[in-house]
Amino acid sequence: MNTEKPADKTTAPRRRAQGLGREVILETCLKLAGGTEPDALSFRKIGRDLGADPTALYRHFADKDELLLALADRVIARGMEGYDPSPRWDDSLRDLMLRTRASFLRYPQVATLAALRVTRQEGELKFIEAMLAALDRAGFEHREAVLVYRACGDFMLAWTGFSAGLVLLGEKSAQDDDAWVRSYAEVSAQQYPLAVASVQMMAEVMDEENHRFALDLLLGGIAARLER
Amino acid sequence: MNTEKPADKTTAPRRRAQGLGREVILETCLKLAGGTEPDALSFRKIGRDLGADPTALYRHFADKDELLLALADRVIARGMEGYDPSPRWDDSLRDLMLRTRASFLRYPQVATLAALRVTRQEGELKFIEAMLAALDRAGFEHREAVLVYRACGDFMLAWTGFSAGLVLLGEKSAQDDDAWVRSYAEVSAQQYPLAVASVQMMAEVMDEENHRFALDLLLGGIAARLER
DNA sequence: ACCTGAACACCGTTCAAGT
DNA sequence: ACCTGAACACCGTTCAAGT
Repeated sequence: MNTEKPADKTTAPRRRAQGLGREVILETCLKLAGGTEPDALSFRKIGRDLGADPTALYRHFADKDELLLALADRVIARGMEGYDPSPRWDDSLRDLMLRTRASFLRYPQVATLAALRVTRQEGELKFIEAMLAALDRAGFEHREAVLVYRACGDFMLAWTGFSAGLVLLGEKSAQDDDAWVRSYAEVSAQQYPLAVASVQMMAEVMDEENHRFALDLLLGGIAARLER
Repeated sequence: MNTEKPADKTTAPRRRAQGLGREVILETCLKLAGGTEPDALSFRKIGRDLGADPTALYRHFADKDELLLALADRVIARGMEGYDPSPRWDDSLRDLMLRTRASFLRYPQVATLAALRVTRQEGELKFIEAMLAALDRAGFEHREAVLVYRACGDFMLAWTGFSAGLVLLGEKSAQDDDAWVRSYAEVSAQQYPLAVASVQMMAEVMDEENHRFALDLLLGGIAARLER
């Protein structure tokens, strides 16, 4: 029955080396980008994990940039899975921004490298469509909705790139905070009374809560503008 | 008269090569970082401009990180020059955030590399002290002022890093926007009606106006929270 | 005390050569 | 048609050697 398929003799142990394809490459990249290693997505490391020469990637992507855009879109698409619009427009906006952010932060390397690019692919389209639909429901006229969308979208992307950078800094980021508190302790409290008195409290604010606080301030500002 | 000073015979043409010092290095770096070249701040390029071996920098800074923090603080300090608190707390906040952003964007290379770090030096202290003073005048209690400061500070730093990245992308960023419009023209308007109808308008929003719009939304949200 | 220069372990990318 | 591997022009950093 399977004598006509002599294929599976040496396929398993031997690494591919041919039949790579975009799909295998993208999934391998996401696996590598799941950690917090700063240079996890170098062509040499991707190649090693694929069991192929690093330059084999150039047969499937024009350059690293194209690979990154494809990865970023996949990350956005993954974040949109299971999205369900809420009756409240502000809950929808918050949900869309936080789920996309969370998906990017699962792949910090992708976030730092591609958060400021336009992917022009399916995931991005879904995100934008859902954001504009929520703003439409809120009652914004077309141009206003577009402006608010851009503000929200770039707010989320900019801060996500920032946060991903902190994740990739890792230990160094925590050391920064410690050093912050220590060094301000030696600073003139007469010259900088408020800063010196607040440094401990400032350093204790974690990035995620800080982001959500800012997001709520932003959404509050949008609501205030809508009422006007 | 000047026979007792035989120094200026060979000083002019000959590059320093000794007597580097942090001051000369920092100023040279800022000069190099004033353009939009992506890798303007490599040790090799800094060394070339100083007329010294690249590794001579290690006699004055522990590593690239320390150099970057010193540069970032100098950029913040420069942004604070001429700052004059306004009677209105929200005008002060806006002014502080925009002038620091503008200073960073004059040195985009420094902004991308150091916007997420804490410098723990003079410029940062001045900025924080002025921000907290404005929030104090607004009437926020201590802890609330600290939370709002963190939100505003990281909002500005995150977005500034984002914008600096766009500047360094340069031509590619403009191409992204063009390609955005073109590629959405081929997308199903039934599946993504809002996105397709809005892409031209979305792409026409420039980063600087977008940032100011978002900043005003944020400040509006802070004002709304204060009234509550 | 400070600068030099070779060396190390990395990058993305190109191109001629293999199969 | 696709993969390989040497090569090119870069990185930050270390360390022995110079002066």
